[in-house]
Amino acid sequence: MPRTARSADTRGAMIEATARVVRRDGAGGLTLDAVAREAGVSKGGLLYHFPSKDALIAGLIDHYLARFDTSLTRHLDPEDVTPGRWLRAYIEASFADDVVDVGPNESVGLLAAVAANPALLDPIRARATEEQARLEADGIDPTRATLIRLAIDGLVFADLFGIAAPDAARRARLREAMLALAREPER
Amino acid sequence: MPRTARSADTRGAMIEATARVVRRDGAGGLTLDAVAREAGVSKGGLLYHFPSKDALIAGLIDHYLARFDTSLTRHLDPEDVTPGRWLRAYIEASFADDVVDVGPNESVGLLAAVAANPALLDPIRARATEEQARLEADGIDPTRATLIRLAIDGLVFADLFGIAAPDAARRARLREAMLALAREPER
DNA sequence: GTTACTATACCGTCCAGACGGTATAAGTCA
DNA sequence: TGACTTATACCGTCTGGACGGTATAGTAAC
Repeated sequence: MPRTARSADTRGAMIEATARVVRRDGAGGLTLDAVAREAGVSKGGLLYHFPSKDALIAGLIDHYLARFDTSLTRHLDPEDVTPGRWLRAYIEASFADDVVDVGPNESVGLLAAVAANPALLDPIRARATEEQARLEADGIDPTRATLIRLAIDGLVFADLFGIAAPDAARRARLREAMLALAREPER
Repeated sequence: MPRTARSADTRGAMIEATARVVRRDGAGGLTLDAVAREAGVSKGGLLYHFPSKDALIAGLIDHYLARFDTSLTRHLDPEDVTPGRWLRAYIEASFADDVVDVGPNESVGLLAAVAANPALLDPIRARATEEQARLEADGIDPTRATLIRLAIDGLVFADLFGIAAPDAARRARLREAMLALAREPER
């Protein structure tokens, strides 16, 4: 019965609805009513699962952070022990169709957080600092590694705001160029 | 007299106050009252110059877009006719202390726009598309040029949100690396 | 007298969160 | 097996406050 209580993943649906709302209406358009409507639940029901708007955004961020994490692990080649292996996994994970692309990713959470409560960015900050440290210990020139990471961030940024976002063809070539830079020996 | 009417640049002060508010309180903290307080004017005075919140944000975006434009022109070496000259100017302009740095730049306008009204992003979108076109006609590999642009965007992004923002030393090395990539011959 | 404001008051709307209620499922005891 | 209780998963409404925008009366320089 569709209307019965059994909903193992109502929370997930609410988070996805949140991401859709932010993408469609902008960060300012993120209201509890809008999310409830989008998710097809009542406001009360939404607040049952997420006791506050902040909690909802935090859940959104957690969700996509965890998602990227699994993607990263999946792309980390355990056989590969050459310098830059971690950076290459990072690139591959970012270009996997569920991260750097039209699909939602943690950047919508970032957006929502900035509009609602900048303190919600902390988990993202912590994660990025970790990633940066790993990047710098990856055996290749840290400056070049950082440059690649920043380019990926820039791509996410471009997608998110629709600001000169590269098309699929250039995107593919960007990926190649990044991987090449992540393989090239020290100069 | 400080309190007298003659303020050729009250508008400018209001725009700067707006940027400060966004940086301090996040995009959601941008209210007309907050800007008026920050600028040391009354709400009426603020609305005298900017008839609506949207107008204020549009003004903010215009301001920093124009600023970047002059910076770009200043860094364009008229003697230089080698491939990548425009890209190098772009890099230099971005790293000039008034753009990619702790100081406010057009990205705060971007932030404010996303929270208030995504349509306000249009001028930025148009500008970015122009820049991208010029980049691709700059004589060097378009993919590499795009990669550099994205890395710069990523740096702005990192600064804006305080997400693994590189320190001054790495920033300097990043600039060097970008310039090197913008000089290097086609492979 | 026009420009550039200050100061204050006000209106309508939107929104977060609280609250009270409801329906179903799962024990728990007899 | 049925009667009672509790937990879960919601629904729908209400309220208080914030915010955008309007209005108005006054001030001060040029």
